[in-house]
Amino acid sequence: MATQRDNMSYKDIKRVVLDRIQKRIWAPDSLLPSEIELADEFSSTRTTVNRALRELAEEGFLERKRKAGTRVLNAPLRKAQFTIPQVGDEIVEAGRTYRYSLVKREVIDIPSWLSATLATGSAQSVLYLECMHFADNTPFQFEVRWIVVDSAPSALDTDFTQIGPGAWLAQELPFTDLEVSFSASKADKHIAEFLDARDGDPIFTTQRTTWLRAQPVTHARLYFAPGYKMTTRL
Amino acid sequence: MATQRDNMSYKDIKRVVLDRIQKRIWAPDSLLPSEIELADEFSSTRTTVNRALRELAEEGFLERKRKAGTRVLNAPLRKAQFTIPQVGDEIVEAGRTYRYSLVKREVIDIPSWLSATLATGSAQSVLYLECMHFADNTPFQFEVRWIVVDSAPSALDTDFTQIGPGAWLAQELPFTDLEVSFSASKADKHIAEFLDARDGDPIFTTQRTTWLRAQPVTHARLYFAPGYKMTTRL
DNA sequence: TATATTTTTATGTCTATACATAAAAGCAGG
DNA sequence: CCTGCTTTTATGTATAGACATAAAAATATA
Repeated sequence: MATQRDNMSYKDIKRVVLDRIQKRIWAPDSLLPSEIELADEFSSTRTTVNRALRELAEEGFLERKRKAGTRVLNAPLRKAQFTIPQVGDEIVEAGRTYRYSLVKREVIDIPSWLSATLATGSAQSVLYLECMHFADNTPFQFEVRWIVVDSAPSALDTDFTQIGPGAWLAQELPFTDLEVSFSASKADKHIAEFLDARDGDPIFTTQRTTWLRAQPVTHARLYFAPGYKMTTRL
Repeated sequence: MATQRDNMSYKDIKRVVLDRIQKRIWAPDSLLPSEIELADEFSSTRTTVNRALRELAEEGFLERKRKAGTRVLNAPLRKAQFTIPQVGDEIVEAGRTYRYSLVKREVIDIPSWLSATLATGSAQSVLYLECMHFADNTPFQFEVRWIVVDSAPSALDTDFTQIGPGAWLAQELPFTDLEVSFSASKADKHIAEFLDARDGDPIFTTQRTTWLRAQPVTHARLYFAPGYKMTTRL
């Protein structure tokens, strides 16, 4: 039944504890028994109970403090954890056909607003790209991207007609920091045309910036076709 | 220096491993040494190395499979983890003043579209609420909420003039499942008026549905004032 | 040769024990 | 009563060793 002998695994303990929290047997703000007491109750060891409680705390159900003990969080700050997907993967996983197309590619001086966003010191040049991502041959996402040339010189040798900049960067360049933001924007004529939308349509927009140890690498704006919805369940 | 004797802690090991991944000493798709070999290198134990690698896998950097070993993920599917905040908390944490106001409160029969969304069997009545959330006395969010009366009978005894339904529910009712989705919608006249926006403005919108063990509890639509941006860094 | 079976192996987990450490609680001395 | 020191205690982490298990690799069988 259970794993080792016949005792409860840390997963079993997580289940039981979570159940008690959800049934309010252990009410919000109340203190749980100590690990030793719980280990005793479940005829397990402190190590195993520790793992169960530690993970439940990471998941946002409990708060733990040395000496103070383990407390049930009143407002479960449940952490919506969702993976930032690569466009292509997202489309393929939905069982649709992915197609990519490069719209524009040019090397330009870094715009001042971008320089400010990225906190690049001196003036640099960037590779500017516009691309389209299709799902079943209908417009899915319009991507506008800036790649800092100094951080990714090999980008200049890539024409990006076959591979999208997102996928290329993931393969070629490591990054250490990432900032993602989501917002709603209004389709201007340019974007509307690509996304087969009407001028003024509300567009779900993602912005991503990545750095490699304080050195800015790339900034992207992803405009999704009208009707797009980002969903997580937990 | 380190915690116990002078060996590396699991955190130290995580740091070193992550560094090697980011510096591509261990390239994407390559296989890491086994836990035993690493434990040897770091003069630690397999248990400690295991924890380090396990956590890095959870964070999306590694993929682990029994017998097959531990592999560096090519496209770091880095998991954007952000807490689903309570509106009030979000505003207060930004150092602004929070104000709440009830707009409408009525008990109605469950609309058929909602019945479908929630997968409620029989016809039920719901408590329908419209509320406003202000930050520094400027409109921040317009909330439209349906609470399934059978799941939360005590909601009928609450007038929601002092406390917002989100906060009230978090205190009163546990839930087991949550679905959140984000999208861009267009402000209609009603919404635009409350948010001090223009008709047709793009509105960042969140939808939340919660269940308690297959029993639907509530559904909410949160319309944010123009310019709102949801950001995470990782 | 193709397929079933066995072996091997890396990760997954549990146990028992020890030491580390933050912070609450108790206790002193003023 | 307050302030600073000491004790206690619950969690945090490391260790050594064992068994569990999925799946790759090797081997046997049809």
